[in-house]
Amino acid sequence: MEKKLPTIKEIARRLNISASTVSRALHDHPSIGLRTKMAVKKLAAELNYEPNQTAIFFKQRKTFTIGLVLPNLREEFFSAAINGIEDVAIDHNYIVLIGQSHDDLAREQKLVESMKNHRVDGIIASISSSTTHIEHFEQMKNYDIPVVFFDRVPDAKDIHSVSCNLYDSSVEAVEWLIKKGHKRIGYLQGPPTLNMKNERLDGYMEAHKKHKLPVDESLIVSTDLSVEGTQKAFDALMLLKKRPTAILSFNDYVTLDAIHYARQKKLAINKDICFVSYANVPVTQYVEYPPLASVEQFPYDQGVSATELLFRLIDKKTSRLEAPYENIVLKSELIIR
Amino acid sequence: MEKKLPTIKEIARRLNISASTVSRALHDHPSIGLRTKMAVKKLAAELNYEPNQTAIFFKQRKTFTIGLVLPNLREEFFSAAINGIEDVAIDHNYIVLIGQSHDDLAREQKLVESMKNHRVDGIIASISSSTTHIEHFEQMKNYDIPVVFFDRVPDAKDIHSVSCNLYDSSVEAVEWLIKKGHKRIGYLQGPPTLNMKNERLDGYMEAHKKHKLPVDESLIVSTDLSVEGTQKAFDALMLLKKRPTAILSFNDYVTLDAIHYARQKKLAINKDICFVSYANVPVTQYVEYPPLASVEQFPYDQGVSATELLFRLIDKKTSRLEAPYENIVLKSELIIR
DNA sequence: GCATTTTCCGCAAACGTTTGCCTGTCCTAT
DNA sequence: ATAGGACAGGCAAACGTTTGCGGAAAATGC
Repeated sequence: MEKKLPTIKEIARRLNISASTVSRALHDHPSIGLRTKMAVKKLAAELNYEPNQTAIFFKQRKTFTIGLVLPNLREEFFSAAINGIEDVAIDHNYIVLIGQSHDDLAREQKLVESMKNHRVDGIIASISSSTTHIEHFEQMKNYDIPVVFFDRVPDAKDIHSVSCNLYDSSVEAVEWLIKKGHKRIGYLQGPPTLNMKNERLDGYMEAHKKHKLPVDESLIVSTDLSVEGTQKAFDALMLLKKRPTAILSFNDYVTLDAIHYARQKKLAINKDICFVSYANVPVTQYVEYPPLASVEQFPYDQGVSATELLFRLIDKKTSRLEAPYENIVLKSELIIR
Repeated sequence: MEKKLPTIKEIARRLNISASTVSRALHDHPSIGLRTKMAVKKLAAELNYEPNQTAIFFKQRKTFTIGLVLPNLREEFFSAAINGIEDVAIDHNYIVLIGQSHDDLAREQKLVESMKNHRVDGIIASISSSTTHIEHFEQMKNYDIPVVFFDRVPDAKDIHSVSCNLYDSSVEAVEWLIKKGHKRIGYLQGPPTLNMKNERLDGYMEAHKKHKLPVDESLIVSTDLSVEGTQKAFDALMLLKKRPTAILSFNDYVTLDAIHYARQKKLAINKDICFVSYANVPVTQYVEYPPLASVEQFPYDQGVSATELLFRLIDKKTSRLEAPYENIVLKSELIIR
């Protein structure tokens, strides 16, 4: 052990040339003669030379690292998104620093801080459900670190984002239920912080309006995404004098919890109560009673798109260009089982 | 934008003192007077000074980053392990670089290479199912980068590892099936590369031996973990003249695929055929027919343990001590539903 | 009041690489 | 013959921080 790794200086010393020549030779700089270029490369190969990236990072003020902040990795939605992000990152010779906020604002802040200290070249984030402000992200502007939000996008201007158009598919989902004869459709929504830009609810409303169905406010309940929160919200719906016959629910995980609970309560799924949901995660294939339909949000594509946007911003940054704020909206798609 | 971030030099210039004094003042070095120390800190706070980590990384030859290489993030087993790893890392002010091999050796190699270039201080890895050799990990010794394997541990000496004792729980699992009256128990194992140290099979054998049950080799089949692979393996079992009445299966994901397939084949789960499995992932709670029992492998604890071991190795490294190879084995536990 | 210790701080090198600028040599065209 | 250009490569600074060493001033001991 304790091997001194070979450096450019070492190569220069052995060849009796200067370090700058070695550096240029290794980079195929035109002003280095073929003879020396060959000699340098040969020796470099023999010594197993590899550039010290930390020195380069330091010198170039770049780390070839992007930070990814998201609520958790448990949900297949996010792990699918990571696949997209990672694939694009690898293409650009970047590597991904991942941090989970576990839906905790303080932890999210700490992660962003830590990533800033590590001088990531850019950040991709999906905010936590307890994120009430995004100062910690806005701070990054002072460090020239671009931030791209995806999926869970804060309701703010002057940000870059990639998200799905959930409005259209929400209209479609609710219309689909209405056409199947449902007249009372509950909406089990997420926590308020994630509803700032509430496309799901807007779509829900719109579908009702289109079909001249009155909207009963008591049919709209919230969960904090925890199992208990979902159960409480579900109870609230079931205690209504006029129960809903179908429920539009925040995402598949919430739906699975709700269905699980409903079955404990001896409700007949798809008879007493139907579910339509968001995310269309693969795990629903294994369950006995999956939601009847789910809105596919193409997490992989969102990840790819967000990362490509981020790289555009990073490039703009290095070329000192002002980048306009981009808010990319991808299509979503109602998948009927 | 385009703000020049404040540096130590800048502070020194403004205060008409030397950079070294500023550096020491910020680190509460004893040989700096209280007066100047205060002045430095005050100005540093005003300027919002933050040390340039890349410079420090470079100088200290440390990056406060650990690399994590694993097959995928989709399986909850791994995302749970990450939670443990991340928690310990954060405590040590470290951050985690994640890469998925997607069970592809070439990609795994590329990831390790990339992490080496990023000069991670250590690597935690769970090998891909196509990893037939571990040269790329052994290379890391040349760079003084310690490697800790967890869960999917290669069968090699001179490595550090954290894993679960699956032998005892495998014996227990099969005995449990035997006691329930099963006489023909299939074993649906993983791909050969993951079976090098085959505790599951050894336990399976031992239980048969203990109960004087003959082992029928045709009851032992393999899947490459893909859905199709699992179906083929399952078919092989079902085409036997004397079918098994129970199956011990590589992990819960394989089991879910198998059960799904068995139901398509109109088999009555828990009547025609029972399943016992490994991992005990939470998602099995949502399915109609989960495995009857599953071996909990405590991924979070494995993650914590692996990371703690890694930090011990990193510390040893900085203090130039030889570290003996540690192979930590945690308990597993058969969970009966 | 002199010698000695303590207190406080600066100098400069170092980490490995990149890059603007300069110098020298040789070739070629006038 | 000389100017001009092309080619090859060296010098030195720079990135921001840390740290061993040394030294001046102040405090202490007698």
